[in-house]
Formats: sequence, structure tokens, C-alpha cells
Amino acid sequence: MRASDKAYRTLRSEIIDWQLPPGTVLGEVDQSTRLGVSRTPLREALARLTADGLVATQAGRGLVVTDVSTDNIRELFEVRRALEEQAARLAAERGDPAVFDALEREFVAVPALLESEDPARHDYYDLVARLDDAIDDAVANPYLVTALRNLRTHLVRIRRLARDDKDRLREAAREHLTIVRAIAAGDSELAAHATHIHLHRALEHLLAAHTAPTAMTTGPTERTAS
Amino acid sequence: MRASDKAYRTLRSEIIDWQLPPGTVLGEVDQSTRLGVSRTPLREALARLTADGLVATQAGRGLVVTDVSTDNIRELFEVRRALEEQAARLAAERGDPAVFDALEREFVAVPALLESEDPARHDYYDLVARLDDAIDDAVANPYLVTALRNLRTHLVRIRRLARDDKDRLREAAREHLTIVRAIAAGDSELAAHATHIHLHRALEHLLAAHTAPTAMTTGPTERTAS
DNA sequence: GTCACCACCTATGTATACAGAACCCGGAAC
DNA sequence: GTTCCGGGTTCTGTATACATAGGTGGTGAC
Repeated sequence: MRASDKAYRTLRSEIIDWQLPPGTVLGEVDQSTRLGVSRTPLREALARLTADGLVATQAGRGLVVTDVSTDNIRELFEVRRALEEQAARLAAERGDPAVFDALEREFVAVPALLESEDPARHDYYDLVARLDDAIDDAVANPYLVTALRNLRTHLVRIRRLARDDKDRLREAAREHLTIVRAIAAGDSELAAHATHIHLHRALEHLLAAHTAPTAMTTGPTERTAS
Repeated sequence: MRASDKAYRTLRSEIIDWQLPPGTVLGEVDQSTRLGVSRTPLREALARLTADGLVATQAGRGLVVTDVSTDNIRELFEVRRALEEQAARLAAERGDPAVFDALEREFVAVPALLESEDPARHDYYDLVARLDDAIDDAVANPYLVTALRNLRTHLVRIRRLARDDKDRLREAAREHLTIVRAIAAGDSELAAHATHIHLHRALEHLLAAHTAPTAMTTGPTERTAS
């Protein structure tokens, strides 16, 4: 694997996992020595992360991991609504019903799934990821899929703030079920509206969880990664 | 100005202006010597262009300028519809009516404008660009604005294929007028639907112009830039 | 005559060295 | 005490050298 890819993937997952929290200064020499690559591939990795919106140049401190504010989340969801509604619409028009029928059966089984031993809900998040993949596959539009992938990167990072409880996940599964059924039935408008509602509810839940413990991300987080 | 910025802007405008047509192979050494910068900043420029979708790595020939096929245009417009409708909606909700009232008056005057001496229609395209800027300003959403800006890069490149005649521009101006009035009136749904119709008509016109002289972009365009 | 293999060459990927600019700290003057 | 200036240090930006991989062309064998 190329050194620049290695640096990019490592930094990306560290940022998403909050091992590198918002505000972390990413000096080129620090990171290149830490990751064991030279500055040239590291710069490429940082450029890609900047394009992703995970890092940004702050006034006079160089590159820092971007903050996740309440406003950011709202803005992100405005874009997300536009893109995911369109994706749902197109998936309903073009998707293979059999694929979404199979996913429907899995979403029906989610309440039972959530009772099982899986503290991190990995099985559930895996199912949602497979739904996303199926939609990406169905829309067959590289531009749209790329935009959605970029967006999901941010959403995974934000998910850490959500404190998803069992009740919310059960509700989300019901919302997903409506979406999947609409896509399987080829009803594009229903799929779009179901997606709209799902995102509306997800944003509500996210903001409710985020406004309370806001101290987590704000304030002078001057931590440096070493 | 940084050498990498210089290389990026130069290559970007050359690709958009069709001076570097689709299929052109962009070797690192060729371009770095041609542009008078070293390979390091040039690689950064190429990475940015790749992220923009203007160049892509092709099988075994390295980086090439991306092709513009009919399918690409359709896919691009699917994303565009999603993002611009959302932008129009948000602009109607948040925009300053005075700004869009002023633009409305300018769009009313377009038929007269098109009669003037301006073979390249620069004045008209300028007005559309100012409308885009006003919408960007009104939506006040950096993620959405960034996505729209990236999209418009491709659209400017495609415009070269459109052969916009006076009739189409007059029609487009009427469509824009409807959009601007809806935004100024704060009617988000009307703004979204007017945008939808405008994009539908624009795509129709583009495809009609593009399917006939398709030989312009296809075929073995093995040209090399030197 | 065609196909396969080998060698050379050119391209990309990486490391490092150097230059310039910006920031920080200390000192001095008002 | 505060502010401004200067030196030093550290960072980014750029250039270049080197290594490796992949592609191409030529030659030989079947």
C-alpha cells in the first residue's frame, strides 16, 4: 500500500473515532514522524482530509481537526436531505426489488436483533450500511454516490455524540422499513418523503443529545496529538 | 501566490476551456516543466483536480482529463437537481428580498441585453453568476455552497457544448425570473419547483445539442498536452 | 508469422534538503 | 506598565534526488 494512503486512512479513522478530537493541531513534522512516513505523502493525506472537510486551516495555527458544532450538524443535514431524498427517489425507480425485499426482512427483525448481546449495536449499524450500499448500487450515479460517501464520513463522526438508545434505534428501524418498502415497491415519492421524515427525526434526536453536553467539543481544546 | 495554486488554477481553467480536451494525458514531468513548477506542487494540483472530478486515473496511462459523456451530463444533473432545489428552497426562506428584487429587475431586462453587441453572452452569464452568488450567500451553508461550486465547475465545461442560441437564453431568462421572484417572495416550494423546471429544460437543451455532434468528445482523443 | 519473454526506460512514489515566511519571546523605550 | 521592535526558531512550501514498478519495444523461439 502507498504511504500516502496509509497516512490518509490512519488519520481519517483517528479523526472519526475522536482519537484526534476537534481542534487538534496537525503539524506536518509531528504527524509524519508519528506515522512513520515522510512529509511528502503526509501532505497528500492532509490535502485529501482537507477536501473531505475533516481538517481545515485555522488562522495562524496551521491545519486543525474541524469542529463539530450544532450549526455544522444542521448544515450537514440540509445537504443530506437533498442528496438522500434524491438517492431514495432514484433507487425506487431503478433498484432491483428483490434486493430491497431481502433488506426489508432484515429490518423487520431489528427489534429482536437489538435484544441480543451487542453493546455497540454493530449488527444494526452494519445493516444500515448495507442498505446504504444497496441504495448506492441502485442509483448508479458516481457523482451522487461520491457526495453521499463524503457526507457519511461526517455522520459517522457525529454518531458518537448521539448516544443512540434502544428506543431510538427501534424507531429508526421502523423509519428505515418504510423507506425500504417504498424503494422495493418502486414508489419514488414515498421513498423520498419517508427519507425526509427519517432525517428529520434523526436530526431532532441528534440535536437533543448534542445541545446538553456541548462542553465536549467547544472551549479551547488545545490538545496536541503526539 | 503559491506555485501549487498557480498550477491548479492554470490546469483547471485550461480543462474547463477545452484547451486540454478529455483524454489528454497529464504526465507529471511534462506538466511541471510546461508550467514552470516542480513536481511537488504539481502533484498537489493534480490531486485537487482529481478530487474535483476533472481528471481521473485511467488504467495504465496515468492521469487523464475526464471525458464528458451524455451519461455524465445526466448524472451531473441528477445531483444538480437535488442540490439546487434545496438551495432555492433555503434561499427563499432566508434570503434578503431586496437582493432578489434587484436581480429580478435585471432578469426582466435580459431580452434587451441579448440584442446588444456581446457575441459570447458574457453579460448574461455574468448575471446568472451573480444570481448563483446571491443564492449561495442566502443559504449560508458552507457544505451546500461547496458542493454547488464543485458542480458548477463541470457545468461551465459542459456549457461549451450547449451552443446556446438567443431563443434558449431568452427562455432560460424567463425561467430564472420565476425562480428569482419565488425567492424574493419567500415561497420556498415555488422556488424549488421553478428550479426543477429550469434544470429539466436546461438538460433537455443540452442533450439535444450534445447527442448530434457527439464525435467532438468520443473516439481516440490521444492528444498529448505539451 | 506470431507469440512470449527479457531488458531497458520512463513514470510515479517517496525521502530529504533548502529557502522563505510567520510567529514567539525577550528587551527596551515611552 | 504597556507597546513596539528585533532576533531566533520553527513551520510550511518547493525543489531535487533516488528507488521501484510498470510499460514498451525488440528479439528469439516455436
